[in-house]
Amino acid sequence: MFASLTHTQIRKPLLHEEIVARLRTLIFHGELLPDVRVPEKDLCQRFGISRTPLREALKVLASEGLITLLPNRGARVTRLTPADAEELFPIMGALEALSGELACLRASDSDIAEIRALHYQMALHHARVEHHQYSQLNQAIHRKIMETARNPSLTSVYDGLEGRVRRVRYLANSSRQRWNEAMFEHEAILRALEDRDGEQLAVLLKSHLMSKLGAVKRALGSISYSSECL
Amino acid sequence: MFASLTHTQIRKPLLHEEIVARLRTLIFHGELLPDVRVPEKDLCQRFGISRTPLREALKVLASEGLITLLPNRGARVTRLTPADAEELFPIMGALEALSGELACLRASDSDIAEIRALHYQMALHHARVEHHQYSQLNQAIHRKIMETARNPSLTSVYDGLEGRVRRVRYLANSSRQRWNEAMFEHEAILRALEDRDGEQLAVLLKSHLMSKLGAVKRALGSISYSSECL
DNA sequence: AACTATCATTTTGCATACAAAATGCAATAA
DNA sequence: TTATTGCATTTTGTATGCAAAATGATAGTT
Repeated sequence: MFASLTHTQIRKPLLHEEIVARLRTLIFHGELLPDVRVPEKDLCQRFGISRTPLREALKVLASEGLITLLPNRGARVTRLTPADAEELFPIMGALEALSGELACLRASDSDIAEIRALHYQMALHHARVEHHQYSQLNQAIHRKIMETARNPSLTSVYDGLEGRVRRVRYLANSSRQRWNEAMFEHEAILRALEDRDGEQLAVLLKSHLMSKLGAVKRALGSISYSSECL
Repeated sequence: MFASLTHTQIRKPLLHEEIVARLRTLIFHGELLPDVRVPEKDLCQRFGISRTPLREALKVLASEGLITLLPNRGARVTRLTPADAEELFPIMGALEALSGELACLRASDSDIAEIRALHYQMALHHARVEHHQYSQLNQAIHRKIMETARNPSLTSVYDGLEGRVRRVRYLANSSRQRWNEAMFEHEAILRALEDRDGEQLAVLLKSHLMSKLGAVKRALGSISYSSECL
């Protein structure tokens, strides 16, 4: 009895899990900046907890690469160097390519219809030069393809990497020309998916990521390094 | 001064890092079996430490997927289900494919010579039906290709996944026929590398991994599940 | 002035202590 | 017998305390 009702059990959220989540959002929102030392005591006071669960949370984030732990010298948000970006984007490209292949194998007609809808909504925001909404839909499309691949391990590996480059994503479409290119690439991506041409979709997604890497690198070059990003 | 000498600093090894490493080897050596509960106190006594660093180590291993942490119910080694294998092998295939592409771009002649040497040594052990030595060299080849790709992030993501499937690897070449096939595939892999044909090498490495998945699945099917593996 | 040396302070790493939750078992009821 | 309840024990989650290492400021030396 209670078969279907109570199987989704209610769990009191564990403190260190809470802390992992809250630290992640702090990092993503730029409230914790790269390379600045954050004493454990400060974070403890901020969250109103003791050091034990905080330290457990830091270990988890460190093993994700989001923060760096220097022995006896505290934790700091990992600074993403151009070299890191150059390593990470090809990996993400390979994983997105795989997601595309699997998605072509497994997508239902309604999956594709959903992605098509997202695509045309995105195209609209592109035409209206609405960066933020465009960006949201762009991410939604890639997430939906990833989800359609129905490989949770793939998703979680990808998300781990995505978190590390999150703060430079917005640099990708900073030039108008690159933005137009990206939109063009997305047209081809949609077509490959509609044709369920997995091989083609894989190639497109991979090169899409590599173009993005190029754009990010150019943008990084022009902000001359010292400033607050990365 | 001391520019080059002391930059590789001598660090007193931190306890929780030690513990992460030791737990990993315990798991790989099969001394900690999947799904059996291991109370923290037992592990503490085994290592002669307190619970704090142990718990920090467990958090790290959990975020790698090697162990599973159930809230208030302890830690246990993650059991690799056939479904997990089916998710993980394609990911590893995509990553190995990328390693092959990059290796072709970056390999020096001596890198290739080294891999060739490993290959022919492996062929010798194959001919002599020496499973263990064959297996060692097989791994060495794949590691060397990965290393030649010169992408440390790629290596570390790959290693993380590799750790999770480690205990089923040895099932891959359990049938003689599969073993011959694998050797045949390796001939083609070596040739593509010698030709520095990155695209071809990527395809070969990927399908090599997928064949391995097939072999592992068949082997898993025939051992009827209950026994100690996975 | 620049470079060391010294020492108080801060911060980290680990051990211990205590509270809440889960587990196991015996006693009871159906 | 089979379930179920209640309680003692074990185990986990978090807080605190203590020792070692790092940091920072001051004083002394060249």
